Amino acid sequence: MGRWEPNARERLERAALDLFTERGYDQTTVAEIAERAGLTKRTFFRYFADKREVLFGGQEELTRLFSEGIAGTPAGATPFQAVGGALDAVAAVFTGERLALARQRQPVVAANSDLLERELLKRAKLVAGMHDALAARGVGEPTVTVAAELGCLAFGTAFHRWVEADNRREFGALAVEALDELRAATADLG
Amino acid sequence: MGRWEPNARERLERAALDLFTERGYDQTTVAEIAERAGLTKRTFFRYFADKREVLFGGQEELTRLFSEGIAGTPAGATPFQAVGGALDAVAAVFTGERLALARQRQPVVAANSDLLERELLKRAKLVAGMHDALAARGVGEPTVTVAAELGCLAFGTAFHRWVEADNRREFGALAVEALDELRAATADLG
DNA sequence: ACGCCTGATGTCATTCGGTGTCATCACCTA
DNA sequence: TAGGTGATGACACCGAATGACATCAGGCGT
Repeated sequence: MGRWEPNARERLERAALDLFTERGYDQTTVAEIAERAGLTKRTFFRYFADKREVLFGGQEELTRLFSEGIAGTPAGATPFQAVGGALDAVAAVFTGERLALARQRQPVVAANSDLLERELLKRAKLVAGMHDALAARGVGEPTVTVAAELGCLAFGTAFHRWVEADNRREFGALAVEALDELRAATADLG
Repeated sequence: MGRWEPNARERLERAALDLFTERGYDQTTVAEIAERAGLTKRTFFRYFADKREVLFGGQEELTRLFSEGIAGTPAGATPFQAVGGALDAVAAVFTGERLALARQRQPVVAANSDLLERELLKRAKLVAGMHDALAARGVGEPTVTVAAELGCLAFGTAFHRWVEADNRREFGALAVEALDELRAATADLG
């Protein structure tokens, strides 16, 4: 029996992502995910607060990396430089092996409105984390808010390009580039 | 019997908002909302796609106002000026009578994660609408994205201040002020 | 006045997400 | 070898959401 086989959480995540890819999110029940992982529905909900959450593991780590990345920047750095440093720190996580996972996950999330909502919530928490980390450096309103928002935007742009099918560039370079583009764009707003 | 009494939609919205205020969102069932409105659960779901949506009426109109507001700005206007014009157009909707509703609604949404998610989704659609309207004016990437995002941020800030308990200033003035603050902040990013 | 059509509503049954409760099992330790 | 502990299963239950079908009010033409 599946009982006591290790890595229940990862097995559930794997089963969920595969089933979502095969049949779609709505056409997959939690019971089916649990069954493929050799577990039961009840156990699924012991690991994940709800059905969507199974696709959002590691978000807390990402938020932490951003906050710590900002906090770890030299004291004299500008808000943009602090955000750039954070993007550098974050880039260490986006390795080649995560790329395959991200590429499988992205169309699933994009295809479902509920999952998009959850993604937006995670993104909002990320922005809040960056906001607080920047505020702790002494950056005042409303500059903190704009910096955090643009940092998140740069991250999103970089991630999108990183996941694109034929791209082979590293996440870090893409992130720096995206942030530079945004900085330049702020001059064109009038 | 409630059958054929008019304004079923508004009755449902009223009943829902009141019940959410009294007992909280989670502690209120759709059946209870429908009952207070003199209808049934099934009818509720004919008017609203899901339980959350009952709190988000008029969002399409808001998106439309933003898009048309941007499109209606003089051809030579900068992105910021176009967004400012849209905020002016939108301000016409935020009258005194809507203020009471907004003040009742805000704590309900803020108290529930599911409702926050939905709000973020609506906000994202708003940003997408502004993005497209700005792009139609010939504003290129990534400037459109930044302008739309900051426009939404200004709107959110203005709305927040407008709803604050002791505030008596008009929405339009608050919006212009918020947008100006954001423009100034872009100079401090480094 | 009568009957018909149409759209809005009610009724019923069902699926599935999510949760509380308790039993059960594997492993560890004394 | 007997508990003790933590993870899992089994079961019941609630509520959101949806499909299928019945029913009712009002408008319209005759």
